[in-house]
Amino acid sequence: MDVDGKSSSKGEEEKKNAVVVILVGAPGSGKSTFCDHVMRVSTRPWVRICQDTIGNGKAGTKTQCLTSAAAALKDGKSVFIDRCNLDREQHADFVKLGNPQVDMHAVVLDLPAKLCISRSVKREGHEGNLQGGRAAAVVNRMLQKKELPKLSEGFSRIAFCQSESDVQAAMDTYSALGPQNTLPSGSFGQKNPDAKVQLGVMKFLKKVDSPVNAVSKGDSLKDSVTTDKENDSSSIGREEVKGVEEVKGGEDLAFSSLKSTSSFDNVPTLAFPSISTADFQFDLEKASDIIVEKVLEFVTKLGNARFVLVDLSSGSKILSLVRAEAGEKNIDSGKFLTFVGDITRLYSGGGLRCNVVANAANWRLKPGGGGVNAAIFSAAGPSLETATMERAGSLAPGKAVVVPLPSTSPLFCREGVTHVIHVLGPNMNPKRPNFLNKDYKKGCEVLREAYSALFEGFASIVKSRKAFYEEPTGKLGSVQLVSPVDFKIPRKNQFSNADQKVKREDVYESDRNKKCKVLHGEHGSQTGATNGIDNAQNEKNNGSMSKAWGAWAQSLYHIATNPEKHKNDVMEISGDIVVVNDLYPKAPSMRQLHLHVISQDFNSKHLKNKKHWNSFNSAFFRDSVDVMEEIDKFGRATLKDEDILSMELRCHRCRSAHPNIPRLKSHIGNCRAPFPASLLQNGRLLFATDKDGTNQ
DNA sequence: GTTCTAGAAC
DNA sequence: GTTCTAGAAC
Repeated sequence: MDVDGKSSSKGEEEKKNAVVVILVGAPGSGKSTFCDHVMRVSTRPWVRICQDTIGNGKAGTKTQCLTSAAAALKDGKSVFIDRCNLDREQHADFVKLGNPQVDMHAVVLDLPAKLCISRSVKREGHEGNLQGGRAAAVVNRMLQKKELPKLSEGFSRIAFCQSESDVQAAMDTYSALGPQNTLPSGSFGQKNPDAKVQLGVMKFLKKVDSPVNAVSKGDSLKDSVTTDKENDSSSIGREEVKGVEEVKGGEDLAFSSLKSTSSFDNVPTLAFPSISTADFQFDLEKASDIIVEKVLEFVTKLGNARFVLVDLSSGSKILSLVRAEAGEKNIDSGKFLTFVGDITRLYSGGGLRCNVVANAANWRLKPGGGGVNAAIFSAAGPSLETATMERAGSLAPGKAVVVPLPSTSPLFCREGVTHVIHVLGPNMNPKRPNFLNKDYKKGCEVLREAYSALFEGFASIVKSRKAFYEEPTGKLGSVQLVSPVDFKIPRKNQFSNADQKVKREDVYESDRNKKCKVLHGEHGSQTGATNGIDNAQNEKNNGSMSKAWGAWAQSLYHIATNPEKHKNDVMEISGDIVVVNDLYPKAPSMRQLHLHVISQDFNSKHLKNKKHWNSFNSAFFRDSVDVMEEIDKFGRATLKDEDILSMELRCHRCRSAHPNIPRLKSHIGNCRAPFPASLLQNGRLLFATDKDGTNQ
């Protein structure tokens, strides 16, 4: 028995305040450190029960632990149960130690797996003899079975620690817990899981594990894309939702439901605010007449293109006027919608993809002021101002200017907006320039002109992209062959206008068609991106392209657009993503954005040369999370020079150098060195169980 | 991207 | 003589 309590002399009186703290966490999560720290500074007598040492310094049984714990409690001591306790069955027997005089607490050290693994791998002299390469396997196996404790199991207090600072705080709490003190009951520190960590990939690997769900209070995993109903309700108010779905031909049809969001992703969509009715104080009824009149005029001209009138406020009068009028005019409700929301967050906030956004601009085309103009310039970042100034220095009332949004703009990356159209409407506000002094004859004329200019600008974008929109794409994004993957990201930022267009289109398309390559033969799987090489595409009408896609580069695209025709390759279709088995170990430079999921065995007869190896085992290969973070932060990801593909061949585990591929392969077949820390960081490796039931 | 193959490396 | 690489061809 492992009795290192500080003192037991004054035991008897403390009986009623004894506490049992079950530490829940994987090896390497810091359970023993936690106990040691608290016991070193606490004034309360503690006993640490450790199954790894309870049998005369060697591993013992759970029964021994229970007996020792009961004895310690009887002796008036508080108890730490330091075994992994990761699943519910494991907690259950210990929870029974609790009684009216003894509080049951759990401290959950729910630290990132990679941290536990790297600590376990590094440590020496671990009591459970768990160290070195074997540790990673054990940690992963345990984490897969992890069930977080709940108050309903009999705990009076549960503290969740998901970072080292959480752990420190919990240690401080218990360290300060004097012999007579008690801690408040309840569950503390439970946070929503950070979904950015390769959740998509985890889903493919069927490895979204219990912590994600168990932790949630039911809404934490809400998709960023809201559901149809949510879109509807945000437009018309919650109580009307049901009615609308049932109404056929009623006045609300003008903005009826946005059925499956994904099916609209291909539809060119213009989101526009009501022009001149806010700060420019234009009469709402006159404005709504003009909006409906102009939409009606253009909606038929523009094929399947869609118009969305957006207003921030759900009680907006202009929206209800327009809705009513559009209903009377029987405008196709699929082509003209009203939408309540932030025009700069239509996709991320409302699940509505709008590739073109209109801005109610000022005549100087400058950021500032308030309302939509300020919001759009702010959301788009400084690149919108630069791009705008390249097109026009100012704008007259009734005019519009189309500005392609640089791919570096957050509005582009996050919302999928490719163009902003600045429009200047008539001004009825005496405090603003070009005041029309109640001249509504002129005012209506200018407003009509403004909407015509706006919709014509939109039409020109639709036309230039017609070939693209009419492609018979499936609703689904992409596909995968076998192995590693790459993101196609423009190599440089300085390109000609023509070039820029090509690249922008490339990125737009990439966004819609995320590809994911999957390799089986699971040992550890790593997700990441290798650099794309090609950055032009086969735009027949664009003579400026620098490089065409070879026929071989199209296969992923074909599968992505018609997954049903490639059932043998497609593993899974999920949302707008298609998962495929990769045919070859190395498939960079395939058309469209795709993500590779690779295993760490690298045991493929197709892996034949230095370029193959270094594509996945050098800085050329980038982790998807890192790339996403970089894009979030800087609007783009940088690429390594391709020179690194001809670097020397080094084992990815032990880093030893090898003269040629056959020798390298024979080495990696035998190398059992632990994975280097760089691979264990940031969740780069996901651990899978193989057929033998072992983890790697 | 892979395959093919000449010639370099061993 | 055989193994392996790297560039051309596809």
